[in-house]
This record gives sequence, structure tokens and C-alpha cells, in this order.
Amino acid sequence: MTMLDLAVLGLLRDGPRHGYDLKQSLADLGFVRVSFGSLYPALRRLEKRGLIEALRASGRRKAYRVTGAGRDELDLLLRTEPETSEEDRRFSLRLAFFRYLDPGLRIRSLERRRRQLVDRMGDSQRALEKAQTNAADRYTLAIMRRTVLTTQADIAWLDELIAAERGAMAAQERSEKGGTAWARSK
Amino acid sequence: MTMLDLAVLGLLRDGPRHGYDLKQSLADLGFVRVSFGSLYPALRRLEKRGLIEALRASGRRKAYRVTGAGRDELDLLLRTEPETSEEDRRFSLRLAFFRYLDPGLRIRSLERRRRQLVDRMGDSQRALEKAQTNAADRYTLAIMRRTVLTTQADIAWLDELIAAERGAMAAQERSEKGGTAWARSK
DNA sequence: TAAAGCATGTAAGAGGTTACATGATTGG
DNA sequence: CCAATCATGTAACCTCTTACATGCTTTA
Repeated sequence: MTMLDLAVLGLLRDGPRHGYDLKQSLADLGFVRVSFGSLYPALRRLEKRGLIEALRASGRRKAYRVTGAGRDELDLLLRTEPETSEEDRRFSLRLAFFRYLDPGLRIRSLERRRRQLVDRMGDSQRALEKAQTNAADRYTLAIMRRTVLTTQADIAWLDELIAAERGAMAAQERSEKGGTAWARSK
Repeated sequence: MTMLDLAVLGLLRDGPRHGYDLKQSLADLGFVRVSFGSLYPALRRLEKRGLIEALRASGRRKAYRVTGAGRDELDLLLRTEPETSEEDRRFSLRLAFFRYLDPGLRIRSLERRRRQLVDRMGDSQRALEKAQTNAADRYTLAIMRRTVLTTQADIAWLDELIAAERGAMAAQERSEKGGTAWARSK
């Protein structure tokens, strides 16, 4: 299951779409430039695996929708924490489809990600300090400094996200424990 | 010429290295996990193109060094501004080998990069505002906010780098215009 | 009806990953 | 001397990119 497959599956979960149309949304998800030469084969791959199915509504466009198996597979992919090697790219993708993930798992996922980033920042800072004492090349130092700064910013961003998530969950719980009618209707 | 080829060429420019050894440095350059199955073929590719050559110093290790043609190719790659599609990844790699690029071109390259990032931030901010008025999904908004924050941080980092570069260039010029002996010896 | 853009598709080539195989060297 | 690690290499498989081919639909 490639990133592209996951992205397509997630996008189709909202409702049927055809290939040409998906291309736009894929760009928004960070696939700067998905070529049709990879998009159409991806659709056929997913179809062959029974995760999506084609609806020839229009004669020209070929829309696809996710099957039950596809929904199960997407749920599984969203629940499964990715390996370290894929961590970064997968995290953004999973986040894009977080609304399909159980709220409890969302927070756990965010906290796990936070731990990873904190670990990484420790490593980066140590590497930077070591490089500084070794009087490393100016540009090498700049790259390392950037890694530290980027990771810091990412952690701060995650913290906001986690806080918002906790707030939403608390609100959800309040509404479940005998809230008013409007509160129950999420 | 892939990112990997460029990275290997740049690393070897410092001096002969063998494959197993290169793997560590490649990780530092952002190749989280280059497999030997891609590294060794890359070395053979570069050798076939005459950009590097093997020195069988030890019986066990197989060190490579860049040839004259390899140095020319690297210079060309560093001078050439990458296409938009590759911009991000290439920029970091080029920066890692900036010391091999003409100082004047360095600043131009950094400023070009800055313009790209500023453009991108404009796009991101507009996309975010539009999504906010459309009451988009919380996570979609979070991803967009992250893009804006990351780009901002990157611009700030670049500004420091540009300032440092200007400082270094000014110092260089002063030393060239009849400085003292120790200043001339760069 | 001709042009421009929409939409799907395929083929060739390149490169990456995993897994496997193999030999050399070092340390206990 | 045996195990662990160093070090190189190959094969199968998969996916991506580019380029090309093809037909439909809108609009001028």
C-alpha cells in the first residue's frame, strides 16, 4: 500500500470521484505533481484488490467509490502506527483523514507523534552541538539548525492540535452525559 | 541524475570513501535510510558515466573518488537552479555542498529560494483563509496551518543564512582589497 | 466543424526496496 | 576458532515518470 493508494482511498471515502478530478485534491494533500501515469494504475490496483469499484455513470468519466472492504482497509491503515521509516509522510496523510479515526485513537496517535519529534529534536540538538565543537562547515551547521527549528515548530503546532483535540473530546463527553438535544447532534 | 547520485558525488568530492562508509553520511544529508541495494548500483552508475573511479586500496573496502569530469558535473549541478517540482529536496542537497559553489552564486541561489518560499506562503495563506470560510475539516485546517508555519520558519532561517553569507562576502572583499597577509590566506 | 480542453489509458525505462548470498575481518 | 560485524554485490518485484495514443465534449 503506497502513500498514493492510501490518499486515493481516503479521498474516495468522502464519496465517488473520477481520476481526473482526484488529481486536484491529491495536490492539496502534498502530492505536488501526481502524474496520470501513476494515478490510473493506482486506481486499477485498488480495484483489483477489491477496495474500490468503478461506477460508469457518465460515458466519459469513470467514477470510483470505496467498497466495504475498502473502508475496512482504510480504517486499519489509519489505526496502524507506521514504521519509523515512513513516519513523516504517513503522519500527514493519516491526519488528513483523522475524521475517520476513533477520537480516542486520535489523541494517542498525536501523542506518539509528539514523542517521536521530541526524540528527534534531542538527537538533532546533540548532533548540532557536536558539529559546532568540530567547527563543521557553515552550511552543514545551517542545515542542522534548520532541522532543530523545524522540529521545534512542529512540536508547538502539535501541542495546539492536541489541546484542541482534548477540548473537542471533553465537549463530546459532556454532550453524551445527558446534554441538550443540540449538543447531542454533534 | 537522482538525488542519491548528487549526494554521493558531493560526498566523494571531499575525498575518497567506500560505500559502506558513505551510508552513514547519507543519513545525515536526509536520506533516512538508503539501502545498499540502491547505494551500490548508484556507485556503479556514476562509475559507468566516468564521474567517479574506484581505488582498490584495501582488499576489502572499495573506495571511490571523483574524476575531473565528476567535479565538472557536480559544479554544473550546483550552479543549475532545479525545477519547481524538485525544488525542495534539491535545495537542501545543494546547500550541503555550497562550499563548492561560487560565493556570488550562493547568495543568488538563497535569494531565489527565498522568493519561492514567499510565493508559497502567500498561496498557503490564501488557501487557509478560503478553507476557514468554507468551514473545512479541523484536520485539513491544521495541515494548512502547519504549512504556513513551516514556511514562515523556513524564511526566517533563510534570512539568517543570507545575512551570514553577506557578512562573509563583505569580509572576503575587504581582505582582497589589500588586507594583511593573514587575511589574504582565506 | 475545428480547436481547446477534458479524461482515460498504455509502454518503456529508470530507480528504489527487500531479501538473499557471499566473503573478509575483528573480538572474545 | 566461532560469532558478530563489516562490506560488497545481485535478483525479483514494484512503482513512478515521461511520452505517446486515443476518444469525448464544449465552445467559438
